[in-house]
Amino acid sequence: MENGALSPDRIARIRAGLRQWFAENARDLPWRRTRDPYAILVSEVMLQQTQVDRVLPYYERFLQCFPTVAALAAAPTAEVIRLWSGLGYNRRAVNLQRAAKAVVDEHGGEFPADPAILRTLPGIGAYTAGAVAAFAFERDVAFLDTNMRRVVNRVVFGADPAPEAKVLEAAQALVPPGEGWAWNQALIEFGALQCTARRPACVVCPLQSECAAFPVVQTVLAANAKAIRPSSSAPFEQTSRYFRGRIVEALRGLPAHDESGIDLSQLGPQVREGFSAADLPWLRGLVDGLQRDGLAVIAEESPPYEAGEDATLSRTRVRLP
DNA sequence: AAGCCGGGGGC
DNA sequence: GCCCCAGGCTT
Repeated sequence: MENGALSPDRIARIRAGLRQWFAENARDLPWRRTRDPYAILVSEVMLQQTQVDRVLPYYERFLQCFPTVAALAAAPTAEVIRLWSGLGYNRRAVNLQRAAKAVVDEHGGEFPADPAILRTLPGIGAYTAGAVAAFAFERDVAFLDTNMRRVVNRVVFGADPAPEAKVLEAAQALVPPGEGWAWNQALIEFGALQCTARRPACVVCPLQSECAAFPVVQTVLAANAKAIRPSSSAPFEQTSRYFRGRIVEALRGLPAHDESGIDLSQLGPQVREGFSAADLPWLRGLVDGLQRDGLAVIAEESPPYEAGEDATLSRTRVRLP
């Protein structure tokens, strides 16, 4: 079974098993009640590396504030970033608005249905392009997120990772013509609820007799759990990734509609315990990175007088875009 | 191919 | 404490 021989009969059995399972186990999620490509895109971007339960309140709030792609495109970027507070991966907020602007400016305000064109929008990769095509336009496309990749890999190829291209090829062969929406939803749901990474529920699995991984998956998972990991680097609380989040959160706290920003010397203590003037170059470096990502703006570069480097840095002002 | 990018929840 | 999670982008 290592090459995942997908005979027509086997495809039919896998389809039937998963269809039935989805009919009985599908959650009622808000983005499954719409075909609005804008709403679908919002949900998919929020769901990147983020669990369903945490996305739910953000999704509702975001669509309430920005109900249409035109509304999002026209909004102040600072407001978009503020609404994202707590979701993480803040660049997603910036890219989501950039994508909205591209739809308005380059596609006449209408979302393209072709995954290849969707793929050109900022923040939309292979997965999200396929997801919008399938979930908004009901196209029979195949695409892989971590859930779908795991499910197809296990069922068709077994417990060990197969090449991405092979898994995608198998996923494509499995999509039932005319059922692109339901099939892909089912694959994701199955991976999230049944065929999970740590504890797949093989004992009660409807695909047990079809699954290439079933005979060995428990053994492989146990071996992986014991495997020694590289581990132990700097504590997360002193990584730049952590401080970037702190900086953006501090900028969110500045009064809206005030573009004067905040001094680096005032920002520093809000971000790092024991912050001193010696840390100004370090802080400036992080802010530069955030500006490159569209998450911050340096509002005032040069002071009105000649001064030392520290004075220049301390008078540099920062705000949300 | 590898590193970077936030944050919360499960175990 | 460690791992996982509806990924995408840069180098």
